[in-house]
Formats: sequence, structure tokens, C-alpha cells
Amino acid sequence: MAYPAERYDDAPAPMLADIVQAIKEEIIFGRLRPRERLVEGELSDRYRVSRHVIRSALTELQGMGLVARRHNKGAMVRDFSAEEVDEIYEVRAVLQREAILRIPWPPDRALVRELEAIHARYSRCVEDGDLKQVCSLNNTFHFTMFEAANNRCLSETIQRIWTETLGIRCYAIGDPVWLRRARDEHAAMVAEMAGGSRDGLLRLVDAHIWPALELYKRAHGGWHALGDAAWRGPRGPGG
Amino acid sequence: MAYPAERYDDAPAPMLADIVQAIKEEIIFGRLRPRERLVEGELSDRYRVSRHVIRSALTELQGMGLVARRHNKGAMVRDFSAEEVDEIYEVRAVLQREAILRIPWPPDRALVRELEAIHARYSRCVEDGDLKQVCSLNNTFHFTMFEAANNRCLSETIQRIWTETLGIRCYAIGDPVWLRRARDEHAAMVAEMAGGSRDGLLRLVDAHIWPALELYKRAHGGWHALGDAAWRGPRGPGG
DNA sequence: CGGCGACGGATTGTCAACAATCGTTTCGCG
DNA sequence: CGCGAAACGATTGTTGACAATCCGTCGCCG
Repeated sequence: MAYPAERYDDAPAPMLADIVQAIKEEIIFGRLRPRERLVEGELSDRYRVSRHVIRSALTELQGMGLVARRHNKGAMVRDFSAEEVDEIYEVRAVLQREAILRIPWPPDRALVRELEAIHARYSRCVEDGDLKQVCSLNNTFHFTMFEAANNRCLSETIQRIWTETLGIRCYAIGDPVWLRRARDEHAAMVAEMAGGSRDGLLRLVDAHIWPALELYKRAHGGWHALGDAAWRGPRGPGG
Repeated sequence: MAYPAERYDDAPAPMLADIVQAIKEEIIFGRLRPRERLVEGELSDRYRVSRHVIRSALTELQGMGLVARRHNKGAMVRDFSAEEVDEIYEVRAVLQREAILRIPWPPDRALVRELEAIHARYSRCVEDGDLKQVCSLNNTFHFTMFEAANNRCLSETIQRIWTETLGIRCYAIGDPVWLRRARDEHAAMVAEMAGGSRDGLLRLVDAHIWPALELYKRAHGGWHALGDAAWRGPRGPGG
């Protein structure tokens, strides 16, 4: 290529990145719940950084789709209606399918070994109950697979939707039954790549995404009422 | 739905939106070229706004994918390698196909009438050579069609990739031959929706995207050299 | 003459104070 | 007692100045 292919992408200030990561995790693990308000002053107190850093972080999280903002009205954790979630998952299914179709077949041995290694670490963290690592390794596992499609736009688009919906999947990560099931499904995927068919992998990957959606939709119904109350008054009626 | 479905989305300050739009247009119409540096001070002078507004605008444009930034190194108009462009167009084709597949068929008469109206205005602007309106109405035409798929995530994802690549299609908009061809293809799409088959529409929409890509790739080869020189020295060797 | 380190201009990132805005509550009037 | 308007507190948005960083240049030494 004519240009030094040095990727000219975002590398936010270290502190900013830390704050973004911290808030992101609070959203993923449910300490900050959908529709919960994100007050700049509170956050800047909690994290001991200037309000300006918080603002930048919120802007970035907004860009990731994890936070919604309105002018002069502040930010809140993004919430998804049931319809929206269905639509998102539909698109995810389409894109993931396309990614699998673009993985050279049979897959590169190095790729399979890499996925095996990630899966091994993942399994260990599931046993240990280290949910943070589980989430992170889960992302790594799937992204590694999707990036093998050799289409950066495709993998980045998947990643974008993936990140956007991290708050949805948090319900699943807390569920031990789902966790073990996901682990087994990952193992099946690796096996399929090591010596199975592309069709088999397609079916596995497709089937893999729906349980988390169901869990969310069931939990979400109940949360509507709670969330509503929390949204009306800053401290709720009983405060 | 339990919540007032009032979309809680971005509504940037009016001035900020203006600046974003202005820079966006400068990129689309080629006054700011790929890999050109975007210096905050210069922009704040040119648009007579504070540097903060420019910074926010650049952040937003970065989110749109039109601008690339690096920490402590500033921003530049995003550039796409030939490979990247191919990958992007591949994803665009997939998503657009999915959108068409989701349009209820036969299409709603109101939708067809709306597209006809947009196309009429579009045609007039092509005759008048009003490129700004042509670009805008072109976007409106396609977005209206894709939104008929009734999947917000899908249409927004398409829109994102679409916006990202506005700078690519600018080559085509300046080409009268391409313009007329695009106009005819739009007419064919409307006709197909009014009384044709979904398969026919699929073929039309798919075939519609590639000419602009070819134009870009041809022009881009030449620009690599120019762009390279412009990037190495702020004013070029002859300044 | 070529490599290396320090200086300086240019540019970006950060901060704290100020201004504008919103939601709520309270007060006055019918 | 009900309704509307104005004032208040809370929160966000904006500005100007300051600090940190990067890049190119100059001078020094080998």
C-alpha cells in the first residue's frame, strides 16, 4: 500500500479510557441500570476526576451506544424496548452469519489453536466465578472468530452492535445455567472449526445468541416498573 | 410500551450541528480531502467559533467515521484503502439486501408515492446541477426505502456505513454520466416497487452501488501520490 | 559530514469558573 | 381549593486560560 498502514484510530487519554472502562463495567454488571441517570457531578465525585473528563467519557459511551443523552438534560444508561432488542438481535444474526461465511474453510490451524487457548482460559474463569474475566474472554473469543472473516468493516460493525448490547447480556452473565451452557456451546464451536463443517458452525453460532435475549426479555418486563419509579423521582418515593 | 417512547437521542447544540454539517459538506464535496489534516485552531478561525465547538464537532465527525483522530496528534479526514473500500461495500451490499428483504411486499402505496415525490425533486436537482441538494435527496431516497424495512437497528447500521463513505461517493456526484445513470436507476427502483417483484428490486439496488465504487477506486489511485505529498509537508514541497 | 540531544513553535488536552437551562416547589390570585 | 407564574436549586453547556505533548530545527560533538 502507498501509505504506512499504521492505523490512525482512537487512542484516548489513559485516564479518560479508564473512566470509560469503569462506567462501562458498571453498566455491564448492572450497578448502573437501564434508564438510570448519569449525573456528571456525582460521577466526577465518585471517580475523583474533573467533570470535564466525565463529559468526555459520556460522549464516548454515547458513541458506543451504551449511554443516551439529550441536550441540557443529561445522560442516562441506554435502555432497549422489547421491539428494539428483537431488531438488534436480528441484525446481529445476519452479520454473524456473514462473518462465518467469510472465514476461509477449513479454518487456519493457528486460529483454531488460538480459540482453544481462549476457551481454556474462559472455562477456568467460569469455574472460578470471575465474571469480569468471563465477560472479557467471551468478547475475545467471538471477536477473534469474527475477525477471521478478514473484513474489517464487518467485524467492526458486529463489534459495535455487540458493545451496544453488553448491557443486555449482563442478565445472562449472572446466570450460572446460562454460563455453563455458553461454555459448552463455545467448546462445540471450537470442535466444529477443528474438524467439522461450516454449516455446523453456522447453526451453533446462530443458536448461541438467542438464550441471552430470552433472559433479557423476561427480566426486562419486571424491570420496567422499577425503572419507571426510579426515573420519576431522583431518590424514589420512599426517600 | 411501558415508557413514553420519546426517543432519547442526541440533539446537539444548534451551533455545533451547523459546524458538523459544514465540515461534513467540505469533506463530501472534496474541499477537504482524504488524509488532510484538521487543525483545531484553523477551523475555529475559519468558522468564527471557539475551539471547543470545533473539538466537539471533530469528536462527532469521528463518531460518524468521517474523521480519524489520534491522541495528541490531531484529526484528519479519514481515508480508505482500496481493500477497506471493497470490504465496506461488501457489507453495505449485505445489509441493503437484508433491508429490501424486510420491506413488506407489495410495498405500501404511501411509501411508493413518497419515493416518487423524492425522486421527482431529485431529478429536478440533477437537471439544475444543484449537487448539494442532489446528495441530500439521494440520501433521503435511500433512507426512506431502507426504513421501510421496519428495523431501526438495520436502517441505522446502513446509515452509519452510508455516512462513513460519503467522502467516497463524492467522486461520483461530480460525474454527470454517473448522475444520470443513478437517476435512471432510481426511477427503475420506484417502478419496481410500484408494480414489480422484490427480486427485481434486489437486483436493482445491488447493481446501483458498484459504479460509485469503481469511480472512487480509479480516482483514488491517482490521489495517493498527491495525498502523500500533501501529508508529508504542511504546504507541500513547492510552498 | 552524519548522528544525537536540546530547544522552540505549533498544536492538542485539561482545568476551573461562569452562564444558560431545566424541573420543582412555592407563592399569590381567582 | 385549583391553577398559573415566578423564584429557587440542581444540572448541564460554554468560555478563556493554562499545561502537556509532539514535531521540526538547530547546534554540538564525534
